[in-house]
Amino acid sequence: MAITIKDVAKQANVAPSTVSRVIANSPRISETTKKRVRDAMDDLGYHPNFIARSLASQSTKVIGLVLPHSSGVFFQNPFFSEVIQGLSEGVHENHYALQMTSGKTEFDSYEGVVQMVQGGRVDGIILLYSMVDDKIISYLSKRNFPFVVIGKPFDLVDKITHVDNDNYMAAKEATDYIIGLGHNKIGFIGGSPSLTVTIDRLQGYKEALKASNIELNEDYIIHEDFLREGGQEAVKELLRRTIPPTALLVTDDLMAVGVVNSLTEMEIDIPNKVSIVSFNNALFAEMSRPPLTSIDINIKELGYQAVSSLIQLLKNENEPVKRIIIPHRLVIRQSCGVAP
Amino acid sequence: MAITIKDVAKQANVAPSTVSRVIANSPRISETTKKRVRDAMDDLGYHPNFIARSLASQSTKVIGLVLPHSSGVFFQNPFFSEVIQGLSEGVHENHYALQMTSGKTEFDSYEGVVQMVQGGRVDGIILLYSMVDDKIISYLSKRNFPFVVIGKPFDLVDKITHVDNDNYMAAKEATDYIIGLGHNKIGFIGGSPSLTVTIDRLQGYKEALKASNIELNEDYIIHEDFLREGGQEAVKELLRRTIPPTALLVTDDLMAVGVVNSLTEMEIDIPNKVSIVSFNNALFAEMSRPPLTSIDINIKELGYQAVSSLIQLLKNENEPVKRIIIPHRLVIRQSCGVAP
DNA sequence: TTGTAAGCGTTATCAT
DNA sequence: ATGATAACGCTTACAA
Repeated sequence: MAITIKDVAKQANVAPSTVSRVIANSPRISETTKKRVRDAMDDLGYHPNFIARSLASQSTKVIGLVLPHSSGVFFQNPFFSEVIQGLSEGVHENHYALQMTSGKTEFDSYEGVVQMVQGGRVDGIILLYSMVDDKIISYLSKRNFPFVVIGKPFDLVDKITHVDNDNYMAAKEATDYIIGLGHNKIGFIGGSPSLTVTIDRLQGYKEALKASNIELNEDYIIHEDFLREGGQEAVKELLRRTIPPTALLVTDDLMAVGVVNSLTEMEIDIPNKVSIVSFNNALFAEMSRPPLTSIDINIKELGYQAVSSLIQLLKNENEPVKRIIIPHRLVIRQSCGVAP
Repeated sequence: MAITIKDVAKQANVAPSTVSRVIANSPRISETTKKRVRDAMDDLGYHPNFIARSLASQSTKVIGLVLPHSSGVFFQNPFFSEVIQGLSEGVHENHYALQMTSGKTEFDSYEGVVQMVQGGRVDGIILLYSMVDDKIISYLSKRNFPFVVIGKPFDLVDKITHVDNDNYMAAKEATDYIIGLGHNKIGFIGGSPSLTVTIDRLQGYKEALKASNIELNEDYIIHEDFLREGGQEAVKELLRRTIPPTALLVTDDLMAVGVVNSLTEMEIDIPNKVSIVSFNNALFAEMSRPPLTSIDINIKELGYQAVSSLIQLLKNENEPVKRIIIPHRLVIRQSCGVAP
């Protein structure tokens, strides 16, 4: 059995509670005893038991992470690594630990969250996605359990702290950029329509068209998985239209890579025949031939800020609900040209 | 306060210990009381408190993950997502949770591990890397704490359960393949020489040369970070040699992408002027222009098997030390040609 | 400033 | 087959 607080107490000739106070660096302990206790701790190689501490203090210093339930897809997207990087950094700075839960089905994920929450495993939760009608969000809200979502919650937007980009504006700007090049037959290739990020970007796209008096063509809108295969499927579909689009707004780099693959295979020139703007500005965008014009959404920062705001929430009982918007920027490369 | 075992006990008219036994599905409880207790649990919406359970049973059902301390670099490599995917799957199947620890410096990581271990946060640990002279490995070995490493430990190979590829053979096969195309000026671009994976692959490379009576040229061997930038640096260096190599063995796809970038920039034709074989077979390899011949090492399986063997270790006090080798395979694409 | 003792919610060892 | 009760290692009133 490991060294406990009692062993230290005995060695330092004090009560266990005194040792506990020294650990917490309570000001009500004299410097001399503090020193004696600390020496004893070093001497014995004492390390506090987190589990016992958690049980007594009802706080674990662990943050739970909820991945989308189709995590297979999610893992393949560079988005994953990047958020984790930001999360990991934030968590480390604040001396918290990170615990993951995945799950194949929605129910699976839900169960995982319930275990984390009711099992007392975590102090707070970060959702790495946000979709309409989400059971997990309802559950957490109902229980009043501290959580923040990365992205925009579909319901209760003003009741849930979240970290997001202004996806509406980002998509509008991207579309405007394409329109500025003279295009008016612009396709939209997005992820699942139940993800709020898709909804917002679609809206921005529509708004841009409207503002430029370009008629919306529902046939130009396609939804697929955030995967390369999704992009491939989508282009094939779009090229079947009587008048195919001359430009594409693709809401994810990995999809865009699929789009580029398909077009290249069919020997359709990018950007001379088809222009592409994509989102996320992953390394893929830069590596693609031609390199993709893409909207950088600062994914790492999304993660970092999510941790920061969750920890604020944890510290401050009645921290106000916050909505944090991470800035985006259009990175122009070589996938867009003037309309043919 | 949440529903506890006592509340359930009261509601079902039994002792708390009985409820505990029902949770553990002890055979020594009659079916009738089991049913009564379970009904009470459902009724009250009871969920066991993991923390309390952990404290009492001295087992957390959590596995700790140790990332290399230069995690910034690590996160950018698709290797990360892929192992995590395998780990996550394994962990989920076995009803364990995954907890991450990063750390900027080696000392940082070490501290994180000590906290996990002595803090009783985790039942076992998986190391996502392996390098020479590793403090963490020494620490875990000394304490006899259950852990497995992904990759090959440098010391105590036959005392530490690990999941690895046969990197020696893989590199040898890759080099043989290049030699078979008539090359005899073959460069080696590897990661940090303190990583065992680099050491093994270098050895395989050397062995292949030797077997074909090709003289080893130390000037053809470069070590850089597992990053695109690393690859870029390395090629530039190699092209400064009086007789530059006509083929390159690059031990990571992301580096290889950097290599391709640099060569393309200098208008050096791949594969006609320089051939490339890389490792890991990430999506990058396929996406690269030209697509890269790469060795698939089945990263996801590395993760999955690591979890499985760790859990075996946890279940069985004296489970024998294991060495699990995940098969690799050469995926031939278009980055290699006959020697000029 | 420090000690005593009662929890925190389980599991596990004795009894019965 | 079930119930009391003592751990598990810590925090935190309440006393002194």
